[in-house]
Amino acid sequence: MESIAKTTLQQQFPQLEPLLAEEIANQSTLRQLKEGDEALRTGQYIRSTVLVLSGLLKVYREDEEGNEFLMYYLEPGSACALSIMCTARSEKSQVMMKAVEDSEVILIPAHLTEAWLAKYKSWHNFVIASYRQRFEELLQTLDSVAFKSLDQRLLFYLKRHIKVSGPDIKLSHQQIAYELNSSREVISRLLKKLEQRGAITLHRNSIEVHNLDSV
Amino acid sequence: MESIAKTTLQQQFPQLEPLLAEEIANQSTLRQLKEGDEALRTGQYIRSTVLVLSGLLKVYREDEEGNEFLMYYLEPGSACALSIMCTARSEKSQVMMKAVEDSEVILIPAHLTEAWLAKYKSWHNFVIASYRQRFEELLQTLDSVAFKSLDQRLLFYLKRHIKVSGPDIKLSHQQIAYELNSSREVISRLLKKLEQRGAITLHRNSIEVHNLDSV
DNA sequence: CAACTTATGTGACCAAGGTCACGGAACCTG
DNA sequence: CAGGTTCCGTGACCTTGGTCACATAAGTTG
Repeated sequence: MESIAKTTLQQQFPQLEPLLAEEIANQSTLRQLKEGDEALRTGQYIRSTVLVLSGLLKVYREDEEGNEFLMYYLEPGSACALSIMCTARSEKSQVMMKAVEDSEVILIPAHLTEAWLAKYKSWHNFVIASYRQRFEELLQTLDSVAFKSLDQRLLFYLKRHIKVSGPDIKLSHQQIAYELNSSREVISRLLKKLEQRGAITLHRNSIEVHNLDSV
Repeated sequence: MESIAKTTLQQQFPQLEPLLAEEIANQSTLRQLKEGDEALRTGQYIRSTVLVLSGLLKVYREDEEGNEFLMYYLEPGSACALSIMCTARSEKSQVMMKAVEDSEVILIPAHLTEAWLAKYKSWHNFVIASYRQRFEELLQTLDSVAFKSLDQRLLFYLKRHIKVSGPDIKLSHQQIAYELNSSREVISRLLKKLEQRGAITLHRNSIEVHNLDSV
């Protein structure tokens, strides 16, 4: 791995001890993903743990008919908890993972992550922390699907989105509809309502968010 | 802990190495739960990891208005993954846990579970396996809420229920409605349809399941 | 700028499921 | 076994959100 990546690694994952960072830099591979590239498909075997260096990935669920919904985003400095869990037993993936922006990820071979759990305290803590965080996000997603109406879920979605990529949301209504497992027309209607209340401004292929807390 | 529990422990958790079983037997406390007892409340601090020796517990999510829905069941031989995750950082619980039947659980103090991860390979594997299993079950629950109509969710629910407690389901329609976050009337209607198709027979406070795969 | 392509707006309509109101069945208890 | 309590069945009605059919707007490209 080039030294540039190693620097980024230390910036993005400061909680990992230096010796470990060294090992990661030496023994992992770097992968560049273009926007829209799939990092992981449902049913695919997982052979490596994924750490995100830059860009933005989304992790989502897909059913037999191709319906999907967003589980959570992976930002730089985070790891795919599922990939860690699954590498431990080289299981198949239960989810899809796709680059939302051009991204750089580190792929760590399965056998290393396993050994590191015992060897590096900081790795162990990192893994536990990742699990916890993903579990919590998944619970939140579950809450919103189970308890909330679509307009509230849309708000939740927009808020989550601006947290990872700012108040200028570059998405079509159709894309949002997919991620919420809804339909384009309904999302359009709800967004229109939000615009009328002054919370957002709609443009073609983008949404300018002003204030979502007022609604 | 009495020797009877230790025997049960070894029966229910054969994958744990003998030395570990010994430690658990010596350093944990046994707790008896009556049907309906809460083992864990949302917002409560988690100080111990929960292992189930006998009986049946349910883990569910509850929102501000008291709506709830079932996440999964914990059977003998399983552990509450959340309690493990959370003890690691003495965090608050995100979920509710309640005894469905009279149950016996082992409470392991937080500091021990942490230390054991490094000390006992079998404990570490057990914890990882628990995470994985719960994550998968949570994903299934999420799938059913996000993609399925209520009649399919009801089928999913009934199947899951008979898997843990047999084909004689001792629940009122109201209780089922709560766990699916629906309403009593709707559940009644759907159950009636299932009865008309011969899949089940309805009684007061119980449902006799014949065959759910034919529908 | 004309012809396309893609994104958005909107009304009409429909189905699932939640709510209300009430009646009746099953069980319990004095 | 009379009266209460809990549970279940059912019709009427309403809301949410999905679907269909088009209209329009905003970019894009020759």
